[in-house]
Amino acid sequence: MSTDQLKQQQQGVKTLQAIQSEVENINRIALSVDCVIFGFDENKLKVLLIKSDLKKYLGKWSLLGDLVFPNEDLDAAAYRVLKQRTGLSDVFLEQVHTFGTVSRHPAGRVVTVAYYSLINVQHHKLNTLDNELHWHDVKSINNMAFDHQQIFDTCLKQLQKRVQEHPLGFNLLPRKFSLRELQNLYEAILDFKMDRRNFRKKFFSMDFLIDLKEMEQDVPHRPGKLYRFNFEKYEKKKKKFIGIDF
Amino acid sequence: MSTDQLKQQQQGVKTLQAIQSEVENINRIALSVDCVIFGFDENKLKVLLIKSDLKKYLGKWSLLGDLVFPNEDLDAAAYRVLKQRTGLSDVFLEQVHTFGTVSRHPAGRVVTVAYYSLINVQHHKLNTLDNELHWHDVKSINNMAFDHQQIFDTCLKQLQKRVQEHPLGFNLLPRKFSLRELQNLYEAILDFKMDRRNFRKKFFSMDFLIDLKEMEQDVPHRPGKLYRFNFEKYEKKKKKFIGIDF
DNA sequence: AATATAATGTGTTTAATTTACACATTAAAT
DNA sequence: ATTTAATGTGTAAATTAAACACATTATATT
Repeated sequence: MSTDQLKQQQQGVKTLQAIQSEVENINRIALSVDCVIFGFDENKLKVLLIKSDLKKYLGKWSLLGDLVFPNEDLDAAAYRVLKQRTGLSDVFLEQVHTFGTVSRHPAGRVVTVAYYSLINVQHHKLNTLDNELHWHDVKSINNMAFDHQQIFDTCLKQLQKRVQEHPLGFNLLPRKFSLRELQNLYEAILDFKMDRRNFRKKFFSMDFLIDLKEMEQDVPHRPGKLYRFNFEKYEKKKKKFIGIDF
Repeated sequence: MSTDQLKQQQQGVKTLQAIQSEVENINRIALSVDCVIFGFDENKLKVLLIKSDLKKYLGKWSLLGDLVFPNEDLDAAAYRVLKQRTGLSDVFLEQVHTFGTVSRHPAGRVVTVAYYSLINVQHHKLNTLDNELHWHDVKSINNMAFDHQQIFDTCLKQLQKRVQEHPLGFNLLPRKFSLRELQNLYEAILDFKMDRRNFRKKFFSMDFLIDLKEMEQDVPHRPGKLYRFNFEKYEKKKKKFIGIDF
């Protein structure tokens, strides 16, 4: 062993060969993704959960996830889970946090990367055969399987924070929506009531709403105007801010 | 195969046995942590890097990281790297993002979880034998090994964002500091100049500074007052906000 | 057909926060 | 004794956020 190698070993520096050996044989760990899939329906924020089929967690609900394949990009695994469970592509998906305590999973050491996703519930139909999948009010869920309650709480907080920084909420709405629906959405996500006039002022001043010159149909009161979100304009604006974590 | 099992297979639902098998034998992946270790010295924000010893990246700098052991909590692995490289315990450490493209590492498939850490450079002495370790000005680094430039950029942005939400900067300063040093720190992190009077006003109004009734020594101008950060008060305040992502 | 109902649509005033800005003071260096 | 280079301090202006009320419209009711 050369002086250099000795020094490297003392310092914990590793050669490529040593690393390859460790990567291939020694230190591999099962890695999964878990998706907190949010939807908005009946003026409530919902999350898509599946009934756990593990004895230990019988009857409890868990997030939708799966192991990451050895040849699959991490984000791709999350999109795969989403696609498999909702049939949807091109949805909003953001990584939140990686949970990696040794004891978090009953089937052995599994590190999981948590994502949250925002989908338009109108665009998707749950497989009606798949009665293990259910939309839950976020306000009523507790006591989930594994450490999924913690993961869910973390993702909900992330959503609440992000939605106050960027107009993500539109991903949860149908293409056409009224300002009341938009406000209901924000109140459901953030769990507090807002001033109607200030809310409208704020969104109009952001200038991302396109007036569709249409009115709501079949509402039991004076119908409101319908708008759509100007995704194109928002994407342009985002590009200008690249580098400032926009 | 029962109807139930058939249905589960169709739906991608797995039994505990199937999961255990996958966890143990099939889908394991090498997992590493990488630490962006920030320091503050000579009024500049610094990052601790090591010279890459891989041929492919010869002469390039890389972050400090290591593979996660199969029996080691994820956060523990990051603390281990920190301790090994700086000798420090009880330092600020936050997980930022997990990088998981298949091709990111030359030694095979390695998913890495990125952390950033804030340390007081006065509290640590680099092993002088370890001439592969160096503090770099964050402004001058580019072209790092692997995808470490991207990881670094992501962590720096996270720091810049966090430091505007919470008083993390104190972790980078000596126990006693002047307001000018504090402002220099924030200007170094955020990379813009601030108004001196407004800066002082802001920090005094946060009420986390303890006046030590001492003055700077050995400065070539009128010495400023010395303060220390009231970590205890901050921790108390944080507790009140648990649940609001404080 | 007239009336009641329940929501939409719209501006202004006040309060709070952020920004801009100048001069006397102090200790060290000359 | 003078110069220098920083510290320490307050107020006014501008911007942003919060509070708040009434006329209008379509539906539902009588």
